[in-house]
Amino acid sequence: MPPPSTRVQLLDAAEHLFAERGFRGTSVRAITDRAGANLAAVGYHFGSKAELLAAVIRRVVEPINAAQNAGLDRLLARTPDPSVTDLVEAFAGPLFDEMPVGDEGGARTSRLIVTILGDPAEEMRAWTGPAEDTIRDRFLAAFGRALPGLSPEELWFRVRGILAVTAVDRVQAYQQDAPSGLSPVAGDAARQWAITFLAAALSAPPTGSRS
Amino acid sequence: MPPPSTRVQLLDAAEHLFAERGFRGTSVRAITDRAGANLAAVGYHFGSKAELLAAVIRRVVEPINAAQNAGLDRLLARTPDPSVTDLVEAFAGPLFDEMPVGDEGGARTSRLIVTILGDPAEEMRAWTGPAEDTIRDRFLAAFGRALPGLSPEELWFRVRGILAVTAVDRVQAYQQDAPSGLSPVAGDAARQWAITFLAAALSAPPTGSRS
DNA sequence: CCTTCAATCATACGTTTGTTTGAATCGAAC
DNA sequence: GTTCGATTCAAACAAACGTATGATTGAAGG
Repeated sequence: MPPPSTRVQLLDAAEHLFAERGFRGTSVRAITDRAGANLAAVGYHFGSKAELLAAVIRRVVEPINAAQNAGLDRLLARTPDPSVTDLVEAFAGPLFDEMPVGDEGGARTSRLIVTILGDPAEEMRAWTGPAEDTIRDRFLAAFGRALPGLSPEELWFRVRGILAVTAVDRVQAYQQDAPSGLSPVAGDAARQWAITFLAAALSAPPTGSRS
Repeated sequence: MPPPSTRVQLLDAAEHLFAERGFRGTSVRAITDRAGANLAAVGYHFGSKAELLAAVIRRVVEPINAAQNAGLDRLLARTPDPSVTDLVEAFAGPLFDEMPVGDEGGARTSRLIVTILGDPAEEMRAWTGPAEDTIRDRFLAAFGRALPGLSPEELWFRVRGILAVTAVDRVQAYQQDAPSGLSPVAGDAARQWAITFLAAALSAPPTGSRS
């Protein structure tokens, strides 16, 4: 059952437009026009605009989830207690690597992710499945072993920081005006900076502890 | 010219609704209904929905900007080269402290900020003035002195990380499902965690350096 | 009492929105 | 050559949208 071309062209068009203008800022007509399809195609293939969004998100998130899981598997096969830096690399790396080709440094996809995470609308959080929870729990457990003495709450705070930094920073890097004289960041440079930044942040001593 | 009550009630209502549903997800009618005002009141007092948004943002951002500037002044009056932790505190602290009362730990206002930062729409970036650039440049310079050896690009990356962590983390803390068994973060605990997290992250050795 | 002016009001306009409908089209199976 | 299921199509739908208009209010000033 090879998916008919119209289906993936709708997904491609929607992914571009949702990233560029947000969910509410993108009309079904704009999507079908860009895809060269009929207006009713969205209803036929996906049921509604919201379900089209869910399909778009799933297509973007699935390879990231898979790479995060595989990376953690690889790490745990080598040693039961990986270092913080290795864990950060396994978690944040796919957020840079698993981006569709043609997406300038992942900026467009990152913007899509931020649009999703930041949008308060209900439709935006309907896509999460058990896969996300599993990955989160696995990494939380591994980080917990690597960072003893950290309360579960503060650990959770720090792990959330990883997503915040990787996603938001890339978006801002491309859309917000940088100080004059700064060239736009190269994709792989940002990747290294993020790992450095986050490994140090995760490794900070627990907040309560005295120097 | 004490502002007539309708004006501030529109600002209050719009601030709530923009944070909860985003700019495009909030209708002018919803704002005027919540404010107990007439539909035409937005056009009369602000000109358009977009200008109302700008007014809302300015009202939220101005005390934050002022506190950041004042904090940096206080720091520089004491020593010409403040520590990284002090700078982080001066920059990130107001993002926690300068939140309107009644806003649960600043979650609503943070969500508004993220909604603004993440929204690709043009209207969302029309409000920035010279004040934001000035603060950014002042802190960049101070961080640059405290962190010699860091390239301007990586420094800029790290400073942007401050905003990403403080804003996004708080939003996620309240809207995303936490792992079971974790109680919601207390406001001032998150503040300390963020400072710890960010001070360590900012202080990381430059990415290029060995061991 | 009359004017003045800022504020509020009900109402309407023209678009654009997401979704639905029923007919048309197409290739493959029989 | 006909039937059939899967697509695509033009068209229409009601609802919601931002904005503009002109009348109405109500207190202040002369």
